Amino acid sequence: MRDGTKTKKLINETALKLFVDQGVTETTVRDIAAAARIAEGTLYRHYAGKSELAWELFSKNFVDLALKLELLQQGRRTLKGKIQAMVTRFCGFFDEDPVLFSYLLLTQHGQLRRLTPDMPHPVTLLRQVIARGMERGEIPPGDSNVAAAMVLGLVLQVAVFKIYGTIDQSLTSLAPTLVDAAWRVLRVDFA
Amino acid sequence: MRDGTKTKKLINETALKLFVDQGVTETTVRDIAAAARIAEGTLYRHYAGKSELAWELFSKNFVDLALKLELLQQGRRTLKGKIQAMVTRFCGFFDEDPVLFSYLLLTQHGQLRRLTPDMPHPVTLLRQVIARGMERGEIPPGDSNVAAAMVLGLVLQVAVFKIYGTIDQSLTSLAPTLVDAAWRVLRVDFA
DNA sequence: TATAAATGAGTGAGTGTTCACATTAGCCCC
DNA sequence: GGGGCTAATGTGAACACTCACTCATTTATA
Repeated sequence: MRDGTKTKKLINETALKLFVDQGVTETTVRDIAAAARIAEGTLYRHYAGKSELAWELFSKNFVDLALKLELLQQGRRTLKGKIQAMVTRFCGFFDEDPVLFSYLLLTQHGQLRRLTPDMPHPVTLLRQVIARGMERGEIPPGDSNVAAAMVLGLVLQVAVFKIYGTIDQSLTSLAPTLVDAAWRVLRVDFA
Repeated sequence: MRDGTKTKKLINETALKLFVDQGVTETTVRDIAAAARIAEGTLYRHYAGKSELAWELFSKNFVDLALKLELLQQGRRTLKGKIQAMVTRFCGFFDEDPVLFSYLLLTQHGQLRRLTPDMPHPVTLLRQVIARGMERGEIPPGDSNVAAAMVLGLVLQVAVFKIYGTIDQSLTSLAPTLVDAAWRVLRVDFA
């Protein structure tokens, strides 16, 4: 029997790049096939269709990110340590694979509704970590959703600026600044 | 002669709602026409096409927002005052027309590249205001783009959570918290 | 009655998907 | 070790369908 693993990988990489450059809808199956130098039909050996491809590309990596951050968070005891570890690692992931993270960031609104509540979710994780920190009195109590949103936005918008080229430096080099900012935000009293 | 102004307004409102609910690409001209109870051809009397409609809906409101914030900012002398006024007003705008702001937020990535550098831009404005504050020594000097990204993300992600229903409270009620958080972030030393 | 606005069936280009056929590689036996 | 056997993989022309857009005609208003 033949092994199609490499082809699937090729499809993934090619599609990811095109999805980021042109958008999912604007990328045709023909585009992907041409760029990957395979036949259109080949894509359907590996995926039920284009939207399944886009979905798997999103969900697998999104869940994977959540699992990695969860593990990391468990290794720290204080909220400050958890935040520091998660933010720094996020920056590292981003710098290692900017295309992937561009995809996750720019397509999230289109795909998020397909996520089921039982799937590991980076945002849920962040909220829970912050909520625990509030319970333990490490930071002032308040709405953990608002706190999570602020910390998340802080980091993600910098990533978006990086994608757009507005910011030159690597996210990793900005990690200490982001951690510092996040921590200051978390010490705000929520009404 | 007949007056088509009301029809155009109807198209705008209907399309905006559908664009937010289903996404621009997923919304067909038929959808818009059916929802507005007009013929498909009518849309083309007011817009060159669907993408022009989506673009005008975005750009006009985006530029309009920038102009309003610019005016507001000019009315304050200190950076703190400017930030407070702009953030608070943004929250107000959002609460007044959540559908419009959902549209601006969720479609920005698809439309931003069509914005020319000469068009008033809320993000550019924020960056300039912060840069000036740094020059005047109101906050520690640093990369104004990074600072702008953090403040922007802080506010926008809370708005996104509001759109998703993760947060219940009005943005206006959260404005003081957001201003407080933004100000703390701006006092971070940037590497 | 003149002029702009509204209509909606029709059009054609573009797109996701299929499927009959071709190709490849692992496996076994002579 | 080489030649058939088999099943998975790859191919791409053809298909069915969607959708933005057109235009000859009708409707409304000043």
